[in-house]
Amino acid sequence: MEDEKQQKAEALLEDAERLVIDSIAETMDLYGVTPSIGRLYATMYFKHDPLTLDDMKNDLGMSKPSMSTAVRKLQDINIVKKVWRRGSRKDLFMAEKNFFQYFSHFFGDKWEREAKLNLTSINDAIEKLQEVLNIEEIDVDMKHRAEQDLQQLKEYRNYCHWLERLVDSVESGEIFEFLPIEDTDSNRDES
Amino acid sequence: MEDEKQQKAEALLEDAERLVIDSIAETMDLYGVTPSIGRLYATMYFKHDPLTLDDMKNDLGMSKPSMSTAVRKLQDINIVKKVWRRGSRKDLFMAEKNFFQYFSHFFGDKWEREAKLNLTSINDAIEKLQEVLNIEEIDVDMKHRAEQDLQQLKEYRNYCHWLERLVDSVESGEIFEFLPIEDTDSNRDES
DNA sequence: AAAAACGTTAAAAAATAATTTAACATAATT
DNA sequence: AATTATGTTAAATTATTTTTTAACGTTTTT
Repeated sequence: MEDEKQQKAEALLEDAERLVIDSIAETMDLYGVTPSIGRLYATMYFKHDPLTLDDMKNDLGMSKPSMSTAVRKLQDINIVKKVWRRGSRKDLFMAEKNFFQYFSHFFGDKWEREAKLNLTSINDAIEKLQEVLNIEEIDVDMKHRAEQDLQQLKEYRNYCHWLERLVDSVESGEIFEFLPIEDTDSNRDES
Repeated sequence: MEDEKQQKAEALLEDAERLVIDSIAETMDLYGVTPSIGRLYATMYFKHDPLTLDDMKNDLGMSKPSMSTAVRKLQDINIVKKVWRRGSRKDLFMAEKNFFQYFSHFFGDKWEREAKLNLTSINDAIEKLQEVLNIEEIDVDMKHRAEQDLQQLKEYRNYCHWLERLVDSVESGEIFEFLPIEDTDSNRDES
């Protein structure tokens, strides 16, 4: 009797975890991670103790080098941290479970890279176009093209600057004043 | 003499365009498109008249089926539109040059998919976990694990709801009240 | 009505990326 | 000091994705 309930509970719990693991793994591709790496993160998400490479190997049924590179990738995008526990000589890893932190790091890095890289080339290009327009007696079609390019690039530059300000507000947490984090569960005893 | 200036101007203009084309192509991978498709968009960005598939084929030196599928992908993520011009029986395409629109569509779709998919599984899982916790005389370790999972999932749900609100504010344009689009060029005659 | 133009789909080829096995380097244990 | 454990790198393999060539169905022109 007792045992029967235990088994039912365990089945339910594992169902619940598997459900979420599958959907995390499915959506993680949006974060530039391969399905396997996504699944590794999703699996780690439900571990309440740190994992070794061998644990991961067993959980996912993959080779240790794969786990080694996968976990490094996850560290790179700041959603897994190496932790230390006395007594274990193996490396231990723990999933970052705060998705807001994850979000900030991930898009912060992405957008910053995009803005920086493009601003450099945009500014160089704008300079060149202004040089073109300073040349006297230039062909009317070319002048027109240069003017159109210039106008477009200035708009693009505005976008890049906007992206930079977005990154700032995400990294400083300012954005959470505009869009506060609400606790959906808090009205649970009002029903 | 005249001609010399013309050639210099043309070289400068093409340098300017190439510079930006390369950096757009390089950063487009962040938007989930292949390098070739990124380069196609970047090339179209500097065209002030619509392009046919054959134009693209010539510009990029690729096959027509590649252009056909590439341009469809770009239409899918809303950064290229099919346009109509009387007289041409070929299909004509034009790049969307407003990056803000691009940004909104792209991340709107991404985040919405993520939130929707995960919320479904999170809610199902939460239900199952509550069922587990309702079982009497459950093993203490399992109870603990269920409680931890439940707590985590509720936080995750808050994140998904936050994402949904972010999508709303991006799609409604509300976010631009919080982070206004500034014209960097407007202070050009103050120097 | 036949031929040509156009875009797309299907199959094949080429190029990339992911994964594994094997080899290696370093640190810990015996 | 020798052996074992641990994680990483390198080479080889496998799988996936991208790209092309070939074939197809429509539409337009002749």
